[in-house]
Amino acid sequence: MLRLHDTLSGRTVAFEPRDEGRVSMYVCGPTVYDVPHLGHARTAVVFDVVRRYLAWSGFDVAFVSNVTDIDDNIIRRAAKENSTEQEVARRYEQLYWDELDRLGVLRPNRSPHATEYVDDMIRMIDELVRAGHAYVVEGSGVYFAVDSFPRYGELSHRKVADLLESAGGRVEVDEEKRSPVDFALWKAAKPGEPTWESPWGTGRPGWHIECAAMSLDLLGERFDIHGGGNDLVFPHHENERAEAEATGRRFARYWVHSGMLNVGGQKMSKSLGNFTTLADALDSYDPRALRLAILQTHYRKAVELGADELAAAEKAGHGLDNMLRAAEVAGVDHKGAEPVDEFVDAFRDAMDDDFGTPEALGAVFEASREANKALGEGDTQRAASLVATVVELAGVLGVEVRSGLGEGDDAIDAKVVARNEARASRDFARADDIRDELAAQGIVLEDTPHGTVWRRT
RNA sequence: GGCGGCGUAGCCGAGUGGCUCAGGCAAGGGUCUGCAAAACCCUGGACGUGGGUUCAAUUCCCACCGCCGCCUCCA
Repeated sequence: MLRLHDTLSGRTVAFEPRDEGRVSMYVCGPTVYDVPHLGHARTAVVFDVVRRYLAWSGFDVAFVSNVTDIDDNIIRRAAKENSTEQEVARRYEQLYWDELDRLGVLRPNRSPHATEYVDDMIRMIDELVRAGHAYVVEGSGVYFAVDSFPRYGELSHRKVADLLESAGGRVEVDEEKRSPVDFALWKAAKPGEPTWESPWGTGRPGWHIECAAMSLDLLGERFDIHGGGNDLVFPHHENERAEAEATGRRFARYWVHSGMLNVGGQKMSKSLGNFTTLADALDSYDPRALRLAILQTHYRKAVELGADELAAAEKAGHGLDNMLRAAEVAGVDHKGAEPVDEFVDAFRDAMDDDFGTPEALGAVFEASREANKALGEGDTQRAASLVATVVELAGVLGVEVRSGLGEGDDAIDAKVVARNEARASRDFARADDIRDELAAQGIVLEDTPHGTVWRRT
C-alpha cells in the first residue's frame, strides 16, 4: 500500500486513486526561456520515478506535464535576442526534451502548451468574474479576488493576514488591485507583447491559470497527483488551486512536491545564477550517475549535487554494470529468471513509504553484491535470479544496467589472442605491452575464469 | 517578522526508543590474479549543544546554536 506525503494535509497519507487501477498525474514543467539546469533534472527525475513506480505497481498512469511558452521571461529573452517569443520558446523547449531524453526521463503522455489553451483560460476567467471571484480593472487586467475564496492559503499553510503583513514590503503594491495578495488572471496588452483577444480587451493570460485549465481539461476534476518543485507551492499552486476550486471544480487530490537542488548550501536557481546546466553535467558524467545521485537523497529533501557526489554515483552505477558483465561472461541468463522476493519486497516497502528511493537503492545494491557472491560461488541459478532482481528494480528507477561487454571487434580480439599467447609462454612484458596499448585506446581487459573479455572505459 | 525544513562517521546519505545492521563513495587490511581489471571478505570511525522524560534516546519533549527554503519570477 503506497503512502505519500501530501502537501495539502501536511501528512503522509495512504494513496487511493480516483479511478481504480488508474493514476492521473500532472507535473508542472518549465518555463522555456533558458537552458535547463540541474534543478530541472531533479524534479524531472523524481516524478519520472514516481510515474515508473506507479506503472510498475500495476497502475495505468496518465502523466501530463506542461510547458509554459509565454511569460515575462520569454518576452524579455526574445527582446534581448532580437527574436520572437515563439522562437525562444521553441528552441528552449527542444533543448529541454533533448536533455530529459538523455536522462532517461520518459516523455509525458501529453505536454500541453499555455498558448494552446488560451481559449480555455478565458472561459475559466470569465466564470470567475461572473461568480464574483475575479474583477476587471480597466486597462490593467483581470484579478483574482483572494478574499472571495476563504480556503486561500490552505495548500501552502499560510494565512492571508500574514501574507498581507509581509506583502507591504515585498510585493509590488499595485494600486489597481483591490488587495496586494490578489493576482493576475489576465494581463492587458503592453506594446510589443504577444496578445490574444479576450472579453477584457487584448492581452495575455496570467501564469497560474494555465495549469488549472490544462490539468482539468486533460485529467478531469479530482485528478490524483499534482506535482512540482516545492518552490511552486506558493504562490503558483496555491493560486492554481484557488482558481480551479473557486469555479466550483474539484482540483487535485494529492499534492507532491520535490525538494530543491542546492549548490554550496544554497538553492540552485536561474535568478541566483548559480546553476550548472544540465548539458554540462550530462557531458561530464554518465546520465545514469545523475539519476542515481538524485535518487540517493529522499525527494523532499534538499540535495547537494557537486562533482564528488556525481563521481561517487557514477562509480556506484558502474558497479551494477560490472555485476551484469560478470554474469554475462559466466553465461548466466537472467532473462526469464524470477527476481528474489526478499529484495523486491524491501524495494517495494521502501518505495511505498513516500517513494523512499534511497532505501530502495540500498536493496538494489545489496542484491547486486549477492549476485556477485553467487557468481563467485558458481551458483548460476541463484545468480540469475539476483541479476534479474537488480535489472528489474534498477529499471523501475529508470536506471538501465548495461554489461558493457565488448564484442565483435576483430582488431581487439586479435590483440587479446596475442596477449594470451604471450601469457601462456610467460612473456608477461609483451602481454602487458599489449594491454597498455589497448588501455591507451580506452579498452580495459579483464581476465575472468571464463576467458579474457574487454570493455570500453 | 510569519510558515516550514535540516544538522548522522573523511564525503554523500537512509533509518530507528533497546536487536550485527542502511546504502553509495573514499581509507586500511586480506582473498583471487603472473601483474592487473572486476569481485568478495574484514576493519575503523556517527548521530550539532545543553537539559528533560524513560529501566533505556541518535530516535520522544524543551531550550539553545548553526544552516537552508517559501513569503517576488523560479523545478
